[in-house]
Amino acid sequence: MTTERSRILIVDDEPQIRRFLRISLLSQGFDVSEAGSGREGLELADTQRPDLVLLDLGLPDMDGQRVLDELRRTSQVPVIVVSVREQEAEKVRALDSGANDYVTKPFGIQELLARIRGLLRRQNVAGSGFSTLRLGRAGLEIHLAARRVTLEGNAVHLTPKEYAVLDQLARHAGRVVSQTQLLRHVWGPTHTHDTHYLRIVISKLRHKLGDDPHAPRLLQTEAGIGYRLLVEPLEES
Amino acid sequence: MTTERSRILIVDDEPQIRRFLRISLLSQGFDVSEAGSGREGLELADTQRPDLVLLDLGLPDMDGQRVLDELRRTSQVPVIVVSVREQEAEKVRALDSGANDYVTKPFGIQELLARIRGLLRRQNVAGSGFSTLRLGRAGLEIHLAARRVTLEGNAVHLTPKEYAVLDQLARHAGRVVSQTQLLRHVWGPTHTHDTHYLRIVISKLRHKLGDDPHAPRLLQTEAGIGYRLLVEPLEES
DNA sequence: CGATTTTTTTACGGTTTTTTTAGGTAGGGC
DNA sequence: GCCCTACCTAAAAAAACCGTAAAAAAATCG
Repeated sequence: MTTERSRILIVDDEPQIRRFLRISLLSQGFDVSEAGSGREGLELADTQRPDLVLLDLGLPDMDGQRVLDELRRTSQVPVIVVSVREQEAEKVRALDSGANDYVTKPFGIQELLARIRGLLRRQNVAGSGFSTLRLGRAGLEIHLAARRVTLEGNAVHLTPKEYAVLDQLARHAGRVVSQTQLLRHVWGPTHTHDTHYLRIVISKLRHKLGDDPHAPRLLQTEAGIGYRLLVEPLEES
Repeated sequence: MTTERSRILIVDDEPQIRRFLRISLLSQGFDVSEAGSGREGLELADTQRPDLVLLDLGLPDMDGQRVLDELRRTSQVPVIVVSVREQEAEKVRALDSGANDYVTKPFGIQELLARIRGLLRRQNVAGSGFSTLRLGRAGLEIHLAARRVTLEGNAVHLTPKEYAVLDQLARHAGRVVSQTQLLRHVWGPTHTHDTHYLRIVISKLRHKLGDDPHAPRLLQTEAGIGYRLLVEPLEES
């Protein structure tokens, strides 16, 4: 899986805002380009092909709306309009002109970052799917939406029962999930006492995921209680 | 492609809000479904397959966030969260859980409608409009809009059922599509248990697309679950 | 209507998954 | 140590599931 950094183009005439955005974006691991005018913005959008554009509407040389229109003539790059103008008509106009989102200043940077992540994620939906749980150690990835598990990049084939157990553990990553809960969720309410089913599936999972019950990196037994999916740096993407 | 009306599912427990949204949406030519609880919302999302969901976070039976999580397990329908909660953390959480947008009440209806239009527009563009899905290996191309499939440049003739199955798989490329989902989408809700229909169509598809069930490059079986259209080379360890 | 295509039914061999069966380890309490 | 409980895993047996062919029925089309 290529881990290229996404490039984000900021088009805004106020240096302070650009600086604030630049610092925030860089700290999140994005590459950043900046333009202080509409013309420059269009130029950079064309030459650099950024993965996303943050566009201010109040530009010195040309109206931001026109920049958006020009941009959309040739590009489908996701655009978030960032503007002080909060009249509804402005928003509707921008959104109908192809802006993917419209955020009014002042805005919460966390929210803006989340919106950026969302757009980029959906942009790459080319198969990997989202809602991926990465367990830093042992290169395990659980792609919940795709129902896919990879270990060091290689697909791991799991049977329905195996996946269902892992899925349930993953959705409570880091916490103990009781045997009863797992059994009820996977085998149904009539089998909440058939703990040996669970043992066998856990054993198979460990084998397929390269885990060892005596030195668990992934699946930890809590004797008499249940199991826990170990997670050190928990990450959602 | 039939220019069907888009169906929008409203999940909100307040009848007045539902009424307001319903009237606004109907006046714009959308079809509308309504659910007053999370459970009902998930049910309708599953059976009706709406084109977009408006989801309130404050539901009586289950947290809206959980509804979103559940929904995203099986569907990538666009979701706009509509909530009174305006804390940034709430927004970030919902957006990172796969919500496409987050609008706080009270909202301008024109803005909401513009955001809906935008999402639906991009959905059509991303999914079918500019249309062509290329499966690198094996020179398969699926022109969704044109309802055409080519293999190594040569047109492949598919029957309506065959195409409908492939189309559904292509729209979820890389993800497992459950047998139930395929059957409901292609044969209708009364045949969700006739899995042998599916097996036969899959078999024919494989034959026409030159795929081998024992070493799949395109159509992968997930026994007991469904099928997946592979988008990247398959490696199993 | 008659020819052709498509869908559904029927049948069966082969594979995968789940369950059963069984043998073994580890640790606490006495 | 011995008994007990809880856990791990291998392997056989049983059940569920899958792929394909071919024939019958239904739908489509000129």
